[in-house]
Amino acid sequence: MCSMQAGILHADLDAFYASVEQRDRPELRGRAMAVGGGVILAASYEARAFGVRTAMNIRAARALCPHLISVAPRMEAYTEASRAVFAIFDDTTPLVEPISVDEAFLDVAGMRRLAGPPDLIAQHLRERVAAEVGLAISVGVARTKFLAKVASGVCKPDGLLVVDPTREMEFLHPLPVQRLWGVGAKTAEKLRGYGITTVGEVATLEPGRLSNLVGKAAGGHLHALAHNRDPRPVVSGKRRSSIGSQQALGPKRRSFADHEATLLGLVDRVARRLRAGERVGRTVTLRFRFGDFVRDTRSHTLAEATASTSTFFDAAHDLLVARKAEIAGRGLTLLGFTISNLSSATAVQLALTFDKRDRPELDRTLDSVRDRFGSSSIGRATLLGRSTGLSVPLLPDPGTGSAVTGFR
DNA sequence: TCTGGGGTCCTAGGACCC
DNA sequence: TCTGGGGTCCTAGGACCC
Repeated sequence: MCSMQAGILHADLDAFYASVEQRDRPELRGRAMAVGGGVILAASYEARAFGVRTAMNIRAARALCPHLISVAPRMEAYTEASRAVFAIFDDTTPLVEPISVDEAFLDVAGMRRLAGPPDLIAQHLRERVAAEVGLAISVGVARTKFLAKVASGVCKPDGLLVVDPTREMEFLHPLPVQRLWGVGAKTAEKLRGYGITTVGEVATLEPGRLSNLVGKAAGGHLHALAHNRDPRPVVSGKRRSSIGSQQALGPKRRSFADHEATLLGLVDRVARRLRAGERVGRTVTLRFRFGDFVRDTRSHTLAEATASTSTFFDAAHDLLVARKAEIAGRGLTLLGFTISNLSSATAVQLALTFDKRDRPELDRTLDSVRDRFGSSSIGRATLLGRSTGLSVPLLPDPGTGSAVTGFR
C-alpha cells in the first residue's frame, strides 16, 4: 500500500444546535428557524437561505427573514447529542481528535483490513449518525487534516467528499483564501489588498513575501497549507488548556457592586467546572468590554495552582478594582473570567537538585519515588543548565494525590 | 449585523536565571 | 566588573474558530 492514501476524516455536524431542535420538534422541520435569544447561536439551512448567520443579532435576522422562528437554547440536549455522536466516532476508530462539540478528526488509515477503505468507513459513519442520533453529518476524507476539513466544509450540508490524493491541487487552488485555516476577515482583507483572493494565488507567493504580509508564523503556515503540506497527526486524548465564562451586560449602566456580584457568579461557575474535571489552574484572566465595545484583558498568575473559588475571586477582584475608575467612566458591557495554565488536580511537581557527581544518590531517590508512586509516576527528567541538577515533574497515582515537597 | 459564549494559538517585551 | 548567549515565565494583546 502506498503512502499517498486518503486516511483522515473530518466529521462535522450540520447546523448543530438548530438540527437538534428540528429533530426533537417536528413542527420546526423545513422551517426557517434559529437557536438563540438576543443573538443567533445557530441557524437552520432554511434560515441561512435568507442570509441569517451565527452571531447576528435577532432583530437584524428578522429584518432579513420576517417569518424566522427563534427557540431558546437547550444546552443539555446538545451535550447529550454530542456525546452520542462521539460514541460512534470512538466506535469507528481509536484515533479521534475532538475539535469542538460538533466536529472531530478521525484517523482511519489503519482500519482498512478491519473496516474497509476510508470512503466506505465515512459512509457508514454518516449512516450510523443519521440512524442512531437522527442528525446529518458531513464528512471530508483526505490525506491531510487540513484538506479533510476543507472537504467537509465544501460538501455541506449532509455531504461526503473524498479528495483523491492525485488531484489535491486541482481541488484546493480555485478555492477562496478564507478556506485556509487561520485566514479570517482581517487576513483576507489584507491579502485582497495585494490582489490575492484564491488559495492558488497564495501558493505562488514566495514564503518570505507572505511572511512580510501576515507575520512570520502565519506566513509559513499559510504557505504550507496552500501546498497541502500539513504533517500534523490526529491526536486522541487531548485536554482543554483553559476554562472560562463570560457574561454580556447590556447597555444599561450598573453599579460597581453589581459588577462584583457578576464576577462572583462567573468565578463560581468556572471553579465548579474545574473541580468537576479534577483540574487546577494558575492564571486568572479578566476580560472587559467597555461601553464603546473596545475589548481588553488583564491577567495574573498565582504562585500555586488551585481550584478554590475564593482564591480565584480574590485575584480577579483585585484586577477588577484596578479598573474601577475606568469602568465608571466608560461603562462595562461584558465581563469574562478565564482560568488557564491548567494541570491535573492530582499532579505533583517534585524538584530534585543533585550534584552532578552524585549520580548514585539520584538513582536511589528515583527508586524510592517509584516505590511510593509506581513506575509510571515519573513523567519527565530534564537536565537543567550546565548539568547542575535534575528536575523531575511527576504524576502520582490519581488515588494518592499527596504533595511531596522539600525532597532532597 | 449595534455586538454571545466557548475556546485556541501566536507575538513581543520585560524580568529573571545560569 | 563588564558583557554575551541561551533559556523560561509572565503579561498584554491580536487574530481566529465554532
